[in-house]
Amino acid sequence: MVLQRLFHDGPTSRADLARATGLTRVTVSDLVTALLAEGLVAELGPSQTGRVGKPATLVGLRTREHQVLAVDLTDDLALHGAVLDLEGEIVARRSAPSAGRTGDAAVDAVADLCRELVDAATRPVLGVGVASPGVVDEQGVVLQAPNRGWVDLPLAALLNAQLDLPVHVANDADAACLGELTYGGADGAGVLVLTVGQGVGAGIVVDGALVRGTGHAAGEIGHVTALDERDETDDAPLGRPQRCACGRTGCLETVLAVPALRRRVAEGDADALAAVGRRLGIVLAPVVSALNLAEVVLSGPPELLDGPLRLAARATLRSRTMPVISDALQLRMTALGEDGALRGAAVLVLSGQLGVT
Amino acid sequence: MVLQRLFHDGPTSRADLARATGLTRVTVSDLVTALLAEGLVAELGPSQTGRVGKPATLVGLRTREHQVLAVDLTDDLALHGAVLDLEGEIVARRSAPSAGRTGDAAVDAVADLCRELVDAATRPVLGVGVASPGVVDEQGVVLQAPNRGWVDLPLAALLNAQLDLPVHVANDADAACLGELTYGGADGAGVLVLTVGQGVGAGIVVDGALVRGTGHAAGEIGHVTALDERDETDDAPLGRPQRCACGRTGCLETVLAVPALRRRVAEGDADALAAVGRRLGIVLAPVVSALNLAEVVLSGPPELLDGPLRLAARATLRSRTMPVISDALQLRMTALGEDGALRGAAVLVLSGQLGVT
DNA sequence: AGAGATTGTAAGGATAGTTCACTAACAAAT
DNA sequence: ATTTGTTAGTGAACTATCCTTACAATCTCT
Repeated sequence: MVLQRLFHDGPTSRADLARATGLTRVTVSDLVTALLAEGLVAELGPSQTGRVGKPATLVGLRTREHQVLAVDLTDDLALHGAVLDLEGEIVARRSAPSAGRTGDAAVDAVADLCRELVDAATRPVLGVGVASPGVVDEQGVVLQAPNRGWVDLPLAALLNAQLDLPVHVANDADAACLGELTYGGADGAGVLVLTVGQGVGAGIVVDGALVRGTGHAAGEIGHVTALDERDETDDAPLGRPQRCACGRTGCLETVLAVPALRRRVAEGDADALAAVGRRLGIVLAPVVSALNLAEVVLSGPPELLDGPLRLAARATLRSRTMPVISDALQLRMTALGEDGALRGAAVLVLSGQLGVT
Repeated sequence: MVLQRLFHDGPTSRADLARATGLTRVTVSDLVTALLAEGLVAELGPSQTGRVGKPATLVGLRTREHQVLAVDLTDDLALHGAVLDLEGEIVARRSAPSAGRTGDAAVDAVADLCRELVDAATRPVLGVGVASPGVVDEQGVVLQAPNRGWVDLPLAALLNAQLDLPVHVANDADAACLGELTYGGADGAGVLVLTVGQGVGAGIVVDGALVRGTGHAAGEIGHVTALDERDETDDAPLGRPQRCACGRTGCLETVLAVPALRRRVAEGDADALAAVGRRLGIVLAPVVSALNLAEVVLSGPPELLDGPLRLAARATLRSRTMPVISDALQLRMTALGEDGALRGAAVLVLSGQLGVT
């Protein structure tokens, strides 16, 4: 709790920490003493507020003195990694080609990249966070990741054994959602982060906690039907529903994934982006209503998403939900650009090692 | 934890409790001793399993020796209350007319009904649970309940002051969901209970916890648009989208609420129920996918819901979600009949007073 | 009959919080 | 210059909630 406050509120006095956490000043003093000994926090001198009473000594998290490794496996062609400090600032980047490497070879490629990152780190490393596509459970076991050929692979345990560092693994959309929560200023009461890339995924946080679902497959919203046969006459710009890689027809992914969007833009189809936005709004309206979300955040190429598509989606969401719901809702682009999953992977470590979210 | 195990698994030995909770036998012994002194549990003699070692003495929750009061405010015309034992069995029922009583008068009516229930109880009463329509926060403050004219009314605190008993208040659909979870055998990993009556509401439990949402308005799914203008040609049986009480048009409630369903049945519209089911499936598909739900439970008149409507909804859900999602999903009627909210209100007390869920 | 397993309890200890009482350091009023 | 009231931080003693260790009681199996 103390680290959590220090992380979010910046330097704080022990007395203020006590008020914020509900613990007593005594307990907070003890905890801070322990954290000082660990080197995680430092005293920063007296606060300058000219109030009555003894001036407080500020205590601050040493965010620049510790680092975290993050790896993003979303891209099929390359592994992307970075070293970040606890502020979420990227200190160094490393990449490695990964085309064709699957199974155990892919695990080794990730481990190699991590070793490069360890060398690139300039401060003590708290741990490693990995954002992977596919279905990942709480223990960091990748239950399914078709593009890497992983099934029931204990990725966190394997990397931990190779690197001798704490390793945390999560789904890439879930990581992006955590990143948005911690570094993008999203509202923990209810956020859905929609990642639009080769595929479409979503990470959802409700009441402060990530939604996992029965089979750890929550957020798999890319394969909901978004386009019916009957729509071909109605939403003309979108044409006939397309066959999806999943074998079904008219999935959200067939109109919203980046390749589909690029094709339409290349074909000069001006209204298509707005039409996709309307479809997205129709799909999201029930989710937003059911969960009373505060925010829906879009993550992906802004030239495709942040325009007619987003505006149409927002208008559709407003018109298809009741005011109590839509008034509480914001639909915006991610504040983290392309690094959402990477920053989220770093948050996995902060959360796992320091209890900071 | 000990009460939780005893509640769900029935009589258990101290040693088995220790294994189930992860506590030591010593700690469990101490806790059981305290619970025995409180009268909440009782020793039931030695277990009859002929294994090696000293025979275990079974300890059981005294579920018939304690009672709980539950009040359901869903019905506009009458207040319905009951006394239940901890098994969820209804021991006595009481009702009171409430037509026209709003504001403070409505609160007094509820308190009067509770006093009747106190008199009807034959065992010590642990507390009072209230299921109310409208938006209710965690503290039992009714933020909005249009039909009673309540705004920011601290119902739990008011009743507690009048009755001198612990009082817990929750939204009626949320209560129905908790009831289904505890007494209906629903899967805590992900359930949505859809209550169909004068209006349409939903209670959602994900990863074991009730979803509340930003403005405590989660589950307000009755006013999502389910019928567009363009649908008038497509889903002919439903006709043109109707104006809704909320001021918008084509809300799910305009086709799925009980009055709308009865009208269609009375008009002899054979295909209408299936058409409504299809609309429901379309609305639920994104929610089910996003949350990877294990169950969707329908609560309401079975003669309307448990037939073509449910089957069509199930088929539509299957066809519009990917197999990973739909294979994990079950769509069924409630196991609790009309008493879902009432049993759920009782669960509020068990949860609040004993920590049992 | 003895060995081994299992249940439940007694005694004592570790941990993480609390309350109470104190000193230190300041602002504002006298 | 002094007093008063407020706030910050710490030491000591206490409490709740776990734990470990040790042991008696009672069973099955050989």
